[in-house]
Amino acid sequence: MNLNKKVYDLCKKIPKGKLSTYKLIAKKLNTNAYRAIGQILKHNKDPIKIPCYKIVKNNGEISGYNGNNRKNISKKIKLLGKDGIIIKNNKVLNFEKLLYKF
DNA sequence: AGTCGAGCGCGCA
DNA sequence: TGCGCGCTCGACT
Repeated sequence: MNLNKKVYDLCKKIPKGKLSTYKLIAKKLNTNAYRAIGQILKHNKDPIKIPCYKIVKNNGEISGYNGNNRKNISKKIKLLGKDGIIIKNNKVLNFEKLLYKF
């Protein structure tokens, strides 16, 4: 099973209003390929179905989104907001509480 | 303390 | 075939 598929699967498992981190996912998948996950999400085939915006850095900070530019990040923040996740200064409020631990 | 480099796995040239 | 990346951590200064 390819890593990317696993990542997608986990992403889809994240409940509404929750989020997760690269590292956590990697760990859950028994791999150390944090970077690969970023790469996968960047090139994910279903950005709509796969809530990749729910994946943030390990410290709760927001990173890039599809375009890897600031504008998309804003969009990402908006999307997160729709799910009830508040972003302040590129960081997730109550990150630890919203963190989905699979 | 802050900075730097390495390393995983996959995608693209 | 080789390099870069939505990252993270450990080692060195």
